[in-house]
Amino acid sequence: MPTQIQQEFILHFGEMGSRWGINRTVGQIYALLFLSDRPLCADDIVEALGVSRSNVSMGLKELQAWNLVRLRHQQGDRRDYFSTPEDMWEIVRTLIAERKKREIDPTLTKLRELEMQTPEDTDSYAQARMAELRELIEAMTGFYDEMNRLETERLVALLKMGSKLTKIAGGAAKVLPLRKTKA
Amino acid sequence: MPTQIQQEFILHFGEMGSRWGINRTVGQIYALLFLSDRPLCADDIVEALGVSRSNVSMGLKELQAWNLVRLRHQQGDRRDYFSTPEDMWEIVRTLIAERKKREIDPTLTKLRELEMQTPEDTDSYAQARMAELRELIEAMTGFYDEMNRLETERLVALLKMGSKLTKIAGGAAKVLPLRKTKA
DNA sequence: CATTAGTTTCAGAAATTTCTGAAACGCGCG
DNA sequence: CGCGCGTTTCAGAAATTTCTGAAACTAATG
Repeated sequence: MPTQIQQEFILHFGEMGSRWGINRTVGQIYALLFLSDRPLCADDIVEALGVSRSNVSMGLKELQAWNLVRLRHQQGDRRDYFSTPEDMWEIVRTLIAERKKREIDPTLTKLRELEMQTPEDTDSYAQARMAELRELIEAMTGFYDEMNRLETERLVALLKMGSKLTKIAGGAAKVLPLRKTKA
Repeated sequence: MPTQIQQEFILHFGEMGSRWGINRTVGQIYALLFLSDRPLCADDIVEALGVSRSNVSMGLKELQAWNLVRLRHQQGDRRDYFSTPEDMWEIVRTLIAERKKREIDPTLTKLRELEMQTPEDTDSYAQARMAELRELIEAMTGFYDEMNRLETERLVALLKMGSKLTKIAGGAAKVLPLRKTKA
């Protein structure tokens, strides 16, 4: 049974759910698991949140599709227990990976597809715009792939360096502009 | 009147809209403006997309709230014309800024708020989890703020460096671990 | 100041998403 | 097998979001 503060956190996650592309119940389930120091089974969740059993089942299925929860089993109990990873950075990685998969990759695929269909000599503004968008997405996802390969320690180190990185980038700037600038 | 390819792009943006947290019409309007080499007025959009005038009006309002379109005026015409920025990186910056504002900032605020309310001596797992989440969000938004200050040239330079940055981070790693590791 | 060209608001219709209870399903065990 | 315990599916109910046409509003113009 969550405390007052915990309840508020859970309700907040529920409300934010829609902005994050998940529904209220899924948000609440995630928050509950996130705060819990032990894995919970579906009935624990039903009790804590006061929603229907089937709703919890669907919510858990969705969280599994997002790779956001781990399925655990307890000795001599055949119920499924769920928990979130201890390591917060792992959660962030998963979140980014999944959102990229759902929100970026389909568009990149579509842009490439459309480019294939396009007659060689087409040369409209729209065509150029789409090509530029594709290039930008490729540049960003390429960068993402490389960062994703790094261990967490190095990633956090980079993060902490912050704008000190500017100095390093300083020399390179203007040498490889991605595209023409205004003037 | 958009070509076949352009239509497909527009429809794709419409479909993706829900995943991106905007609705179909807003997605389509944005795609249309993005591809157009000149600013369009509401009626141009109504004609191109075949949706109601009021729907377009609401969609444009929403895009303005997202700072994703610019309002233009033509000489001797009192209609409002809309366009998207030429510079794709500006678009990306806006997108990131707005999503942060809608999806991250409210949670950070809430976490701080809850922390204020928490009795000094509370020491549950949930409490620690929330504090850790707050710290992580602070670290990431801090990094974001610094990156956001850089001009596009330097940002792109960093992007292109990709995993070469690892070497730089190499020395720092393990010196400032954000948190204890597993073992 | 009435007209006209344009935009915005709004109440309800339409569509979509979420949630529920009931039924179906799966599986280990005696 | 058939019972008990647990999970999943599903059709429809409930809630929410999106879309529309009509009315209200705004401001330049003759």
